[in-house]
Amino acid sequence: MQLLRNSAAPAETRPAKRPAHQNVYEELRARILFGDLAPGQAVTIQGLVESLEAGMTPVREAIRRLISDGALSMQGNRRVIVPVLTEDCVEQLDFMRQSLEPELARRATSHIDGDGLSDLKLRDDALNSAIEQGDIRGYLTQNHGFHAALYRIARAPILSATVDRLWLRFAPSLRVVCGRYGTLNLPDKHADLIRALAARDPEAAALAMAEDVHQGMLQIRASLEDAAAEQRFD
Amino acid sequence: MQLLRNSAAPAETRPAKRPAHQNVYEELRARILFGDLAPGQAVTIQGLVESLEAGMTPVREAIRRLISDGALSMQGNRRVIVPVLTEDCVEQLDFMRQSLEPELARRATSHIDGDGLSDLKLRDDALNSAIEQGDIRGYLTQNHGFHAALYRIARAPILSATVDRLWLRFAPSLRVVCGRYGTLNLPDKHADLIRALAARDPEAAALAMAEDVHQGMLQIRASLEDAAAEQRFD
DNA sequence: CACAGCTTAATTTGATCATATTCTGAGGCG
DNA sequence: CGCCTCAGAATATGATCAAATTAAGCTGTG
Repeated sequence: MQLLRNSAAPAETRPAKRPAHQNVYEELRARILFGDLAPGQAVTIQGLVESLEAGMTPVREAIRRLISDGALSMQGNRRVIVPVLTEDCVEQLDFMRQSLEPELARRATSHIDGDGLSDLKLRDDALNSAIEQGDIRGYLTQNHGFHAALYRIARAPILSATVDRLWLRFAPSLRVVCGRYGTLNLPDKHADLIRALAARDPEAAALAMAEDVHQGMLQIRASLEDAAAEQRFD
Repeated sequence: MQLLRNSAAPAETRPAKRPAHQNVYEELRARILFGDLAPGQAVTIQGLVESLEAGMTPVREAIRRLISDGALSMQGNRRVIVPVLTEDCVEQLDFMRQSLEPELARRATSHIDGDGLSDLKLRDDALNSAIEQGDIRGYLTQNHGFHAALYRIARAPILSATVDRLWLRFAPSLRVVCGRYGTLNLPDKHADLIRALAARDPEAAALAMAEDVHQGMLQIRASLEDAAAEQRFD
């Protein structure tokens, strides 16, 4: 590998290195994960071309990827929307999260170290202050960040990738839940989880994770039922 | 494969209805699932443009989707290959299949009817004759077809989609297994599975599925170890 | 004189864009 | 009321640009 020939090229701009479709994908993914796009909302290619100031090809590729992730869905015609969860969907997502995430917690206990532990503590603190301030976007960001950090520690890339895709499916609905009931009464099993990790107790970690997941999915279900009830007053 | 027509053909065949990227995706997906692409093999855009006689954009989109599926992986540079499984990967895939597929079998018992049952029986017969004839591609096709049919019966689209993606990850290695040891000593728990479905016994179905999955993943693991052992004789 | 290591040229492949084509949905007209 | 036309959005193509791998060339040394 030879480097910096720099005959005429001023080494200057570093960030030009990454492909545009990757940036578009990550930005769009973040928008979905952190509640900027509501369930049912239409997503058009040209709209994204403008709002992201990107070309059409990268946007198309990012959208395909997200459709494959289940984060977007294509209607029979060629319209693309953020999917609306049915009760069936939530039930399946719940089952899968219950099956996979406790295992990630279990595996994380085998690999956790001081750095990882303090990282998680920091994230949990940030999460709690977001909750106290009623900062919905902050809550969503930090909550996902906490889980993502934990998954990284578990060193199970395929498992983590699978679970991450599930988050993309329910995240928009999670945003709706917070908009409905605020962030105040959000349960938090993260403290239990951190304690279990510190004690290197895999089963306690798995249990705490299972409870955390269960609570989250319960809220989404409840919100869905409330929405259905309101629907009847049309 | 039909070709060399389209240039001067009139309105020609009907299938103009489907978008090209969809066709490319399905064709490429089939190639991966049924062993036409070996683990580690490079996949180039331009190569596919030629071999599929498609444009560049549809091919790019299909590749993005398959990367998101985990069926292809992008190297640090921008080359794309069929991923090579490590033992770690197989272990994670095994865990996930064990967690999810028995549940699909369980759910299928609630929805199975006469038509579904006879469809599965037909598929199992086709599978067995492929095994007897040592027809590797037929085995891979029918084996996947059997499972896919079962998942459809389970009526759990998100769960099925997730499991389907796992298949894309281990299918290339499954092809290697068959090339190594032939199809003769492939275990077959499908008969048990069909019996359990006919009896509407969810736990028996889940057990048969768990055993089927276990056997398959065991073979991949063994093949991987053998390959590693051979590696040392370089 | 042959060879190793490094630089440079050439080719291959991926990324992006501008543009043409096709399709969908809606509104006007018979 | 249904058919037809039209605008807008998505799909697909091929050209162009950039990056990276590979091949070739050069120079200095043993």
